[in-house]
Amino acid sequence: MSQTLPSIRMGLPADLDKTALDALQRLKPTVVDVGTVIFRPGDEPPGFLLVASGHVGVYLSGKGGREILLYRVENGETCIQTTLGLLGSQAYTGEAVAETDLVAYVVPRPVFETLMDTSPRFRGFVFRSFGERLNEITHVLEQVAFVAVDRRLAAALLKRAGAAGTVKATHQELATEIGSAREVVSRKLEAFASKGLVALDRGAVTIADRHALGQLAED
Amino acid sequence: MSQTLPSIRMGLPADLDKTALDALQRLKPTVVDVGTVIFRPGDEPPGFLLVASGHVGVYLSGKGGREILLYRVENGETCIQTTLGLLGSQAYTGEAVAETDLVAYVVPRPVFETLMDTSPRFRGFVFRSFGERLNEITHVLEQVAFVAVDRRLAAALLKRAGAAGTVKATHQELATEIGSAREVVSRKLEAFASKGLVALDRGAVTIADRHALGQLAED
DNA sequence: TCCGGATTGGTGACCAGATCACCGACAGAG
DNA sequence: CTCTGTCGGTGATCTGGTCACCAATCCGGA
Repeated sequence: MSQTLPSIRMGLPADLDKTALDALQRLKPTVVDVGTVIFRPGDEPPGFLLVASGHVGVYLSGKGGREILLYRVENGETCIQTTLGLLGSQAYTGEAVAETDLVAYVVPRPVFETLMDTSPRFRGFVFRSFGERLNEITHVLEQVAFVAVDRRLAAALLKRAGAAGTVKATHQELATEIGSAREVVSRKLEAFASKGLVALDRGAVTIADRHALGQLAED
Repeated sequence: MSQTLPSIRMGLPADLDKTALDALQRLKPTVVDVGTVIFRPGDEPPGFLLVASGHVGVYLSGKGGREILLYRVENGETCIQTTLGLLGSQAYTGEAVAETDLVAYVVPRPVFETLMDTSPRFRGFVFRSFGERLNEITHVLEQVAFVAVDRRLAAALLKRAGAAGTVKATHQELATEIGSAREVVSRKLEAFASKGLVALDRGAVTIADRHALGQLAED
């Protein structure tokens, strides 16, 4: 039992109060395999979902199988789509997929409601999460509505690369991430490659000119 | 003073508790002229904004002057962009414009915080608003990313027409509402007109075949 | 080791929509 | 009645999404 505490602590913001920590410590972690669909549009929420390790992708899907990434839920974050349901409003609009193996805590509705009423810190946490998601989705909308595909692609590559020099992703995955189509991503990548910005391999893109990509992504 | 109460009541959900009503009754209404820009991206929030009458449009704007409607704030609703700021997270991403003359209540930060801590009903109201906005923005994203312009246009026309047979709006306004460009809207409207779905006048579109427009908007 | 299906990526043709650069028509102010 | 700003129309062009393929590669099983 004493093992549970630190792992939860790790996953939650440090400033939670005892009320919240006590309640959360009583929950047992759920393990979810990579690839599992956690919820689909229209599902009833099982409870408030807290991700302790791994990450979840939340996607919006339209006709023709096209999908677009809304946001990712990482360690210590919550999927506010579940919160929405718990608050009595609407059904999910997105689809959540475990993109790695996960450890997560499912906070049952009554516990969630009690915490919301009794723990100001927990409330703050939930609110902040809400705000962040709202901003993220607004940002996606802004990108899709106003920003050209090559900029978005360059930005996505740099973001996914991080410190590493290579991004392991198929063209389809990249397309979904920026809300475009595979063919378009293939062609843009080819264009990048011909300008020496990247090198292409099956299932991987290697960043060759970080600076130039950065230039492209901004401005 | 006794006049203030009913007008606030009108604007707020009926299920607020005394704590909240008392606090809100003490605020004096602010009058805002049509066309006023209530906030811009990057502004500091003046407080929690509650619209008692009239409506506010919240827009996202990209380069080249293109804009897209995120959502409208009507009677008794709150502009959650201000809430975001109050919760300490981020600055605005949208721009809010008074689309009619308004009566609004500005809830100062300390009052807002007290209410959040002491009134479960108020909390519920704020949360519900949050959820609704999140859904609205997600819906806009879905439309922009996946739905063809003529469907969106048909839907927008029917929505704005309501019971009336005529929509008073310029092509530019309609374009902004559906996140497209004026020229495109002009051409689509012309196409609608040539099929007998609408009749066009300067600054107005008259619905001629409601049923056919409805068909177009769905499916 | 070889085969066969599944994944991944490449390509051309086409279409919808955004952008640009105009111009004409109309309304309202003076 | 004229001037000016708003509103709408139009063609050319470009980007990006869609469709219909096919080729290359990978992987699991026989």
